[in-house]
Amino acid sequence: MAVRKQRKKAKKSEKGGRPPLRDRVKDAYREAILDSAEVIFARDEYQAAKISDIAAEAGVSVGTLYNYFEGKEEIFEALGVRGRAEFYAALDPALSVEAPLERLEAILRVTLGFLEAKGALFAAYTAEGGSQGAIARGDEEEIESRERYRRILVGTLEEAVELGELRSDLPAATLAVALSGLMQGFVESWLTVGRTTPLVDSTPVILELFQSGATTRTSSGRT
Amino acid sequence: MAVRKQRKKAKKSEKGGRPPLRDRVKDAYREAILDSAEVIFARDEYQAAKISDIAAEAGVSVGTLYNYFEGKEEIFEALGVRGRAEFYAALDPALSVEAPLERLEAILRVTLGFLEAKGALFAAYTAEGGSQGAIARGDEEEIESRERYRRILVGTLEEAVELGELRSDLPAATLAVALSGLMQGFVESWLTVGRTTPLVDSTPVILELFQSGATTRTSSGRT
Amino acid sequence: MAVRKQRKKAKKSEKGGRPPLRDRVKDAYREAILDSAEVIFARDEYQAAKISDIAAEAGVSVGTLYNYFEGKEEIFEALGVRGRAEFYAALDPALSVEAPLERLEAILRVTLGFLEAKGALFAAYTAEGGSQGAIARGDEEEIESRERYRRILVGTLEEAVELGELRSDLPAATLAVALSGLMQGFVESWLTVGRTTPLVDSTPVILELFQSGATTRTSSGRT
Amino acid sequence: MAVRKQRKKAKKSEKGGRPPLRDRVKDAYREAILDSAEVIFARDEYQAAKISDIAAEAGVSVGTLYNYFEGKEEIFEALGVRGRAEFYAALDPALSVEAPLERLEAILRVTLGFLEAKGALFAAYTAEGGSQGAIARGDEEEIESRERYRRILVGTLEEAVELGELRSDLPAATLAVALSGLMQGFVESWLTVGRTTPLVDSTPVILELFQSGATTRTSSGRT
DNA sequence: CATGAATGAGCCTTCATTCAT
DNA sequence: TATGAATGAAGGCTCATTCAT
Repeated sequence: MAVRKQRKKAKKSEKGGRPPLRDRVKDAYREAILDSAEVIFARDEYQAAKISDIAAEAGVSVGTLYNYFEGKEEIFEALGVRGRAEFYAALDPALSVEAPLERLEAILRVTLGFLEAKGALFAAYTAEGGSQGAIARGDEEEIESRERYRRILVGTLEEAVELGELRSDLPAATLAVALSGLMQGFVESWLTVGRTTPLVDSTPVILELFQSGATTRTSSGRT
Repeated sequence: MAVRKQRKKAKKSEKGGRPPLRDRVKDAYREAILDSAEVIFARDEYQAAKISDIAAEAGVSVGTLYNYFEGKEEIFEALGVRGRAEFYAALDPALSVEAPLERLEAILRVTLGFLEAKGALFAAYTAEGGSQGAIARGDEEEIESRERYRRILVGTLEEAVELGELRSDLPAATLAVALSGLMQGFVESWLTVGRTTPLVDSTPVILELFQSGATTRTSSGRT
Repeated sequence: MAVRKQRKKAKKSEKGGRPPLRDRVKDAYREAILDSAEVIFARDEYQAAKISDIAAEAGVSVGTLYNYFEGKEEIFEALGVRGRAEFYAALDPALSVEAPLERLEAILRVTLGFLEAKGALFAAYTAEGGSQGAIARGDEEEIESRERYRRILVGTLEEAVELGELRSDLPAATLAVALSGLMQGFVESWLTVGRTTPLVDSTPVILELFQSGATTRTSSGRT
Repeated sequence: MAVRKQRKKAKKSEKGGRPPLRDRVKDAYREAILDSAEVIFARDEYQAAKISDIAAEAGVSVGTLYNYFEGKEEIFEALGVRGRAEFYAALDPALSVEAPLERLEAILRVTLGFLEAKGALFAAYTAEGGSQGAIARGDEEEIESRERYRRILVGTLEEAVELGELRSDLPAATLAVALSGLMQGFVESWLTVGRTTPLVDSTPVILELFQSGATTRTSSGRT
């Protein structure tokens, strides 16, 4: 987002100001097509998704679509690239939070917020590790991205463990699996019930369950 | 010829006993086809899966396949029906366990064991609530099945809550979401790392994390 | 041809007699499709030729066509393979003729006869060396075939030169170019005038002009 | 602005003199586009040749191309028109040669020289009578042109026959077919071997073979 | 019934042509 | 008038389904 705005500003500040127009139109087309692709791929699996549907959804002809992308595959990949870029851009501020547990919360908020905004497609795409569907055609970058996200979680959890804030009898990697699963559970539930309440609101519950578990506590729950 | 006569005799000799040979042969075909379909659908998405591949995998002709099923859709649905039947049959004993938490453990074991046996396809199919892929074409029954499973979890958790074994400040439904998510997390992790260790072995860790959470305990771990 | 008949006979003479039927049906389809392809490719250039037209001409569906050939390219190649096989089979007897000049005549008759039977397509394909169109996509084999034909001509001419029947002041290869060109000229003329008289009837004139040239002879025309 | 005014002035200043600048600019565009079309059509068959490639080769946009030609077909036709015009312009001096056989030689030289200069495209186009490819889409004018060329040959040969320089036992038309074929043979050979030696150098051999044939001569070869 | 070839609707992709800037 | 992006008709190919043997 920030980057984008900067670019636009930069262009406007230029003298002639001519190139931006065409470029912005081109960008607008690309974005519109990707937006439509997002809708269609969220609705139909890769194979079932029709190029003509994407074009129709974008309000352009198929020919135009092919002026911007090589083909179906490339559209799909571009979708992933854009999504990941957006996600990590959004995630960036959260990673600067000092305290591990607070950082964790920030990460969760961003992740759930992103999924909420992106809806079904990136639910599957970024947070979910679906063994099927979209991820099946996971390009290198997609796999890398998952691994990157996992490492972020693991790293943060390790810090918390070292601070004595999380148990050390289980590997941080295992804790990450658990946290990731909890998120998935709530995302899925949210999708199932029809996306009523904001997904981000699940953050405290997820963290509470992640930290304290489901068992009754005699004395204090947590800080 | 001889074989033929024997077969006929066999049928005649059994009055009301076992199902007629012909039926059993038919069933054998159906099962073989479904087995193959399972392999193929686990490998390719619905649209990408080819009827001819399923037939080839089963060692029958496509014509034969169409003698047993109406079409692709029906095969897919039958696969779901069979899978769910198997799952609930396997789950049945676990449901008889008296103590809620022990029952929960039994349910987890069966669920994870089933997923392990079924591999990728039903990982997606039964445990995962994927908003995408296979489940997207979820027929009524599939949705019902998920709801049924959810209710089993919720019911069991409610019993535990009533017994004071689980916290009562969160709805049992929420706890179910969490538990379900934890399972998903570990299933996914297991798929990602290449199905090395038995998935069922994750049961204790899942339960431990579900019950006690990730926070360090000063005194006793759990009761 | 001979080979083909033998095969059929062989099959019929077998006991069960089953395989031949299906095989012959398959062969019949293949041949029919190739026949149609010949018609279409003779009418339209490679790119302009439509698969659906070939299928329609053959009276089959496009799907069927694809059961017999991988695609357009393969059909085109198969057409060449078949044509060359037929041509060289037909040419074979001519090559056994002892006297070089008589052999030359035999070769011309076969060549022209073949072109006459095959019509336009193989006019372009086998005798003509068109720098364009069909030959442009000349596969290895096609080029080989042309070279083979050229060598046959050159070899025969060399023998005649050695026997003192043809002039030795020009390379046999040059004579072959001339003879080949003469044939082309008459083939083309024949095509232009609408294929009225049998093309084979040009053989004597071609040979006469090839041997004696266009200049008036005072005494005897030729030996 | 300045430029614009100058242009206008220029136009006004020339009354009936040279063609207006605008026209010459237009012509330059047309010629450039045709030059490019020649390159592209020589490389790809009609159907395979892409308008965008022609435009790119010419260094203009497709839109511009369409300002000068109605479409693909028209470009192709214009190419033929221009080629024929050039050819007959080049041929004109040769037709003035008095002695028929010398005129024949001049015609051959011009024809082969033209083909050499034009390369593959007009090899197919003008000299070849290909039943295929380019010529298949032969417009009226193309056919006319071929007929015209044929009549020139026939006429010249008839004169030579009447002078007793060529045999009279064969129709001049037949001799023309032979001569035309000989040329084709050598053109093709030239193309096949990779256009090494100048094609025009074949003129004497062609004529020698045309006139004297391939048979050994006891006494004198020719005058 | 089993077989497997025939069918043809449907989809991705290309490219000649148009048209707004 | 030059530009080049938008358009959409058309064609190669796939594959679920049917059906004659």
